Amino acid sequence: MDSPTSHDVAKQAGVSVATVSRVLNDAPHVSPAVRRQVLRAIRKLNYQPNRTAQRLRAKQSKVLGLIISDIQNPFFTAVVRGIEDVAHQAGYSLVLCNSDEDPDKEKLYINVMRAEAVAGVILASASEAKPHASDLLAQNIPVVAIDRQIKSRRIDSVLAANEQGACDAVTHLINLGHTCIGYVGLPLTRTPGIERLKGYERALREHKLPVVRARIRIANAKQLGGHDSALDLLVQQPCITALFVANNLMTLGALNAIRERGLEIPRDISVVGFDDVPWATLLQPPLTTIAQPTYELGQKAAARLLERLKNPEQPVVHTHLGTTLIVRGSTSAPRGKENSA
Amino acid sequence: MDSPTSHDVAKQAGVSVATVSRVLNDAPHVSPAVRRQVLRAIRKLNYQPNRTAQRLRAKQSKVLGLIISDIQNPFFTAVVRGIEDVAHQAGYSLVLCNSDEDPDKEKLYINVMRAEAVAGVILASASEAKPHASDLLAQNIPVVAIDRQIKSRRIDSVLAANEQGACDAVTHLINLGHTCIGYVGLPLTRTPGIERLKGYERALREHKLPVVRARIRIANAKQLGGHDSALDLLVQQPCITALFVANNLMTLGALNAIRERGLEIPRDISVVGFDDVPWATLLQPPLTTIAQPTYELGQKAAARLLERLKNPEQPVVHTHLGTTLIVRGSTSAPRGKENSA
DNA sequence: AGCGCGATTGTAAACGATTTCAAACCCCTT
DNA sequence: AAGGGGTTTGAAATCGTTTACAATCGCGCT
Repeated sequence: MDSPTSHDVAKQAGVSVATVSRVLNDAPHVSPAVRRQVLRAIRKLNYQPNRTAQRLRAKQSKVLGLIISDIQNPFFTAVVRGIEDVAHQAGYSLVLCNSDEDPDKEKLYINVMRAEAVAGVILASASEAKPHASDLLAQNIPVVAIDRQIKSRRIDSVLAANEQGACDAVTHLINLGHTCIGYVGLPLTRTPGIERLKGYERALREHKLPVVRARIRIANAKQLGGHDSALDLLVQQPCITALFVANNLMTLGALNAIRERGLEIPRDISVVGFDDVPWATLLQPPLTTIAQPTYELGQKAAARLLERLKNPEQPVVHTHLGTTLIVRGSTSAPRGKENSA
Repeated sequence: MDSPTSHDVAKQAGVSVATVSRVLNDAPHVSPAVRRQVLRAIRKLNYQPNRTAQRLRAKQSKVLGLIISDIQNPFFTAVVRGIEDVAHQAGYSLVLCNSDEDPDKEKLYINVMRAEAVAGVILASASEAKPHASDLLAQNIPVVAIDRQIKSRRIDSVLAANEQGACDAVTHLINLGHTCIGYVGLPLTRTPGIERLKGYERALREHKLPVVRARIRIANAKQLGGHDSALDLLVQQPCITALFVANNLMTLGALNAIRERGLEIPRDISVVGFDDVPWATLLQPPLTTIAQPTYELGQKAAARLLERLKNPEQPVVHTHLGTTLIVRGSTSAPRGKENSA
């Protein structure tokens, strides 16, 4: 039992397919009587226009592509939800891909987008440097970068204020009296890694504290990377009284590492994470973090893409959304300085 | 700059479009010389076959639809990842929709799937009762139910062993010596809600304990629902020494409620959750839960759908994946019975 | 040499919608 | 009554593939 086509509807209503199409698209020049007739036939057959055919003919689809690194990361989860809500509002569907930060996989998926002839793509690129995305631009498929910048003059972006957020986190620690602050960070191949490190360094410099390379660890953005880096820092740099961890999954690992070392938070060590999570309040002590407006990030990115689809020639827009320092229980003055803050 | 078409390739290679198509589809009867020629042209033009046209012609697409309630639920997050990995392995893309447990939204999205002419749909239905999914079956679009059964003789399903899991959880509590066990559960409109309650009741009956309706609360599957239900139970039913919470988000809320009441886990009250989460070990005490094989659930569902696409006539298959009781620190013998277990 | 038969290639018709163009029609004016 | 303007309708082309069918080619066999 195949789907009915516009021909079936036309036959049923005793008109031509052209008329059916006109009714469907609210085109003028259809008499009320015929319109009613056609609508009746549509309802009777439970007819749905075939989007594939529409797409082929119209050369534009109501589908957006979405390439992120991993849907299992709660950050992207919220972003995706924001995108989806805006997209569906506007009648667009979403094709989802996980690149796992692998540039080859990303390239593959970009080609999928091309083949699917999506209207536009929202991309959290695995790498700033190699913009496979330009393949898309070359076919007039607009791209919006999310979470990570892409080196291209023609790509809108929607990012969190990473540097400022990181700076806020570290400033908070400095204000509490910490002077030896460790940093567990992301690879420097993508915007968040680059800018959060900058923020860490800026906060130190603004308070005349030295930036000590040995107190900085870079690892992949997973729980294990956070764990190993934190453990290593705690062992190698015993002066450290506070830790800034640049990513939510890494924070999980870092907290485990701290527990393994038998240290107590915040008495022995203060911890600030980046990106809030629903369970931050359940930890003992609850976690101090820099919250990103994740859902809004997604909304804004989708809105930006839809804007650009409507008006392709407008100038490129870069949006930065502010972060919020949420002080909970995992930060306090370092031991012996309880009154200095 | 439009995408090159098979005509462009044909012209470039000095052959007909039919030959290009044959090369593309590894069809027989193409001389090696011509094949090389065509491949060269394809590479030169960076040609990608237009899937829209392929789809229209072939009347089958390499796209799967996925309708879940909410991607922000960590359970679905893992499920989606499992689906996506299997789907992309087989060359399929994924169209994602969030129904928010709203049957109307679900119906809308099912129509989107129909219009998109997806090859098949994986559906976590908002309701067992109203199978909008039959609209899809009527058009020969196969459906696989995930997490929740659908009342239809023709729909494969992939579910967790909800009843057994719940029974294991409650049995664990009973074995520790608890006799007054509260249940914070999901609505009875969907499989997990129905079966987990069954499991709770079965465990009690198997141990000759009464099933007391007043110790059971049903609420929506969000954090707030869990919080309010748990709080209510703690106040109304002071005999309760253990709580079984049927969903991960509700568990979050329940833990908060317990903290608000100033109770200590597990001394004053034991807690078992359903569905493991990465941060379960970070809680103080770490959370005892029933772990579902979420990622495998997704994998199996996708595999099932691909199987059915390959062979539409095979009999319907219902897959149940086992759960695992993970005992951590949030459960112990009730006060005053420390040695009875 | 002529015939026949694969193997190879091309031509043209689908797929289901939109859209251009022209035909048909209505009603009004002169 | 004929012509003209505007509205309504339909026929046919189009989008980029796949595929049934026809045409061509080359080669071996008699």
